[in-house]
Amino acid sequence: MTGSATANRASAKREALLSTAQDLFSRQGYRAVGIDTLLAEAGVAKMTLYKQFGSKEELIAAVLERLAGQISSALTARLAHAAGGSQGRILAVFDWLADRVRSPDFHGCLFMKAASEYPEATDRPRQAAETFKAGCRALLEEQCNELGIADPSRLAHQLHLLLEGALVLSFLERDPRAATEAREAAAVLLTAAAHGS
Amino acid sequence: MTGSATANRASAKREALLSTAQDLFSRQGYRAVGIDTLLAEAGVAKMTLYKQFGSKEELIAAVLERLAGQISSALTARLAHAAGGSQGRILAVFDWLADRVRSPDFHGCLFMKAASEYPEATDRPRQAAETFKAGCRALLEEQCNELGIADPSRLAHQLHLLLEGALVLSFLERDPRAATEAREAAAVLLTAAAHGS
DNA sequence: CAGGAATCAGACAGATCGGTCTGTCTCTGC
DNA sequence: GCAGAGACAGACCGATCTGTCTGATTCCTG
Repeated sequence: MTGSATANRASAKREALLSTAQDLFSRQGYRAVGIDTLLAEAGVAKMTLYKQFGSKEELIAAVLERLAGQISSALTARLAHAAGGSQGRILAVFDWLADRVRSPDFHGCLFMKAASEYPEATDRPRQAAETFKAGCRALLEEQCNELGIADPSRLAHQLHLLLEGALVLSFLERDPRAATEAREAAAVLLTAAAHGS
Repeated sequence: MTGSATANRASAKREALLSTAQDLFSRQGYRAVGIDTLLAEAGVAKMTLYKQFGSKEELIAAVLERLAGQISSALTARLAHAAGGSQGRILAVFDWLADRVRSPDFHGCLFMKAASEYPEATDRPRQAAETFKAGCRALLEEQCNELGIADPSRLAHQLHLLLEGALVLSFLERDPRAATEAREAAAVLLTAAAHGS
């Protein structure tokens, strides 16, 4: 299938490491979780981690890149089935957001936390976070461009503000309603932009 | 003046600790900065810190409470001089935000970072963050209530989303324009709410 | 079954963590 | 000028951190 059996064994351990890391980092933070804790939870030897990733920061970056891929897939799948044209697809993004913050294993945006805990421009986790958020912005702009409005880029930026605000506030207040309020606000901005300004 | 001279000496050290801590935590994160680094930078002995605050987490909470007071003062001063009634006062909040994220020592919202790094409900830094954000929400709702619109609470929540989104994105993208975009979006939401919906 | 790659558990290193404690020095208030 | 309070530097504690290394074991392949 995807290579030899020994390679599968390797990637199974790799996967265990990534998903355990994602869970622990998500609930406790990056610096708060030590390597040993993570290894015990994943049932993986230390050398395996360092063979696969090289360092803790690289592991974090790998977690973020994997998560970015998952989110991207989930999002494009949603957009494919969304009704209502570009406008409907934009609202579908906020529907996805509402689901995400309601998930029991949502404990804030891992990308933002990574940028907070590894704030240097040269830190790999921060770079992964910037790349992902730029992708989000691009996706929103793509949809806004098809709206045929005056300033699609500005609208995309404003929608992005709502999206990030909802992520942050639903985490801090432990209340997923922030996401549905973001959707409502997005709808207001959409119609306002459509009617010209 | 404000007490005996010995008490002033004590509070001078306390202030040095608080402002140095705010600076270091802001730039590097809470867990990334060790006590020893902080003490060396502030020029304060270790025992002074532990006499004044008791623990690192309490110091963090004290930094946040002090910052909350500073922001609250700055904000109410702005609101007092804002023209344009409640609507003008709300936009003045976003003007303040635009100034804040342009400040050279803005490196993301310290409250959000605190909630990220100390996520347990019993952690004092997280509690301080929740208290502050609830105060922000209350301030916005106060202004929205005077607007005489149908659902002032909902508008306040949506404005809060924009505010937090701008804080987060201006940090992550190192681009303060997010705040001015938030102001524009806030204006759109305000007029939409005023015209009924 | 034999050969080899990968993982295992865990010791180990060196640094740093938060926090406690001691003893000296300086400054204040009477 | 003396008693006391507070800050000082720095030793010290046990725990924990990331990362390295070893030697035994497990599992796949041929």
